Amino acid sequence: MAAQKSYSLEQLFRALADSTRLRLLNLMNGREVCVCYFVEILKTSQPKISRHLAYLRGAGIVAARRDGKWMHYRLVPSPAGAEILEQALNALRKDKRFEADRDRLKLACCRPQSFVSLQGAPQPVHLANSE
Amino acid sequence: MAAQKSYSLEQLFRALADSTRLRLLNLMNGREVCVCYFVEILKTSQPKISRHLAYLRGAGIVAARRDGKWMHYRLVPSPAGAEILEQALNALRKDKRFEADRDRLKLACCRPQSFVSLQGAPQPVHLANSE
DNA sequence: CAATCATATTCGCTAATGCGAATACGTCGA
DNA sequence: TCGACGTATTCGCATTAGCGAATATGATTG
Repeated sequence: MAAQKSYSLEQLFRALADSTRLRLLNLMNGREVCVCYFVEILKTSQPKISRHLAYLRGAGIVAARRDGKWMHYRLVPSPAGAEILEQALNALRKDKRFEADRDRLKLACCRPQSFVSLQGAPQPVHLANSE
Repeated sequence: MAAQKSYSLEQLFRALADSTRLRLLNLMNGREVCVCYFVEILKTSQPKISRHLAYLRGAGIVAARRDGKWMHYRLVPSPAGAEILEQALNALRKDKRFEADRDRLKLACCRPQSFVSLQGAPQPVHLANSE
């Protein structure tokens, strides 16, 4: 698994052709985020989140880091086809349909204590090299 | 059919997530092209070409023009989400896997008489506003 | 080492997608 | 008006994708 041979444009677009994955990428833009935050923000089942993260990982778009029992996901710094991906992330940033997710994430970061599922969870952390 | 409601990014990426459609868009970049040229250049069955063109038309990415028994397809000047689409076309232009198609198209335009299926067919024509 | 927590994977199932083959449609020339 | 031609659509099928439910894995805590 996690094949990703000659990195085709087609593969990249296929990875982007799902709203859940777009929402995940949108939240990962500039941050390293714990899975539990995705579950909370997207209000989606944990297996579903996990499967889509595995998909993005297999496509070489994101990378995972284990931290005890928590898993953190971040965008891979500069995969092949980075230009289109960068543009896509930019488009997400401008899109109102994804703005709400970012707002909710910001809120959850400010007041994690008001989210039952986030007690003791590691907060998202900004990444230095956002490129 | 040809719905295309609020034009989502997801829909755009879905339209780009197929190699045949990418090849078609690559050939239409800057030109208006007759269906018979697609069939010749891509060496693919005519129904398959036609179906993918219908898909792109339904997604609002390309438009068709009838000219007698011939149908010409071109990129829609400025659909929503145009920036990502522009970037995608740019990426196609740089990609070697799609270069061969453009070369074959150029060859077919120079010497249409050497392609049996293109006898009497209207040649692709460059578009003024390539944006 | 057992229980618990966070996350990942597997298992059917359903829906969507892409395809070749056949056929329909629209236009033109004889 | 009848073929012939270019293109579009339909049909049936095989493959794939996405999902919820259940279960497995890996790490922490008592």
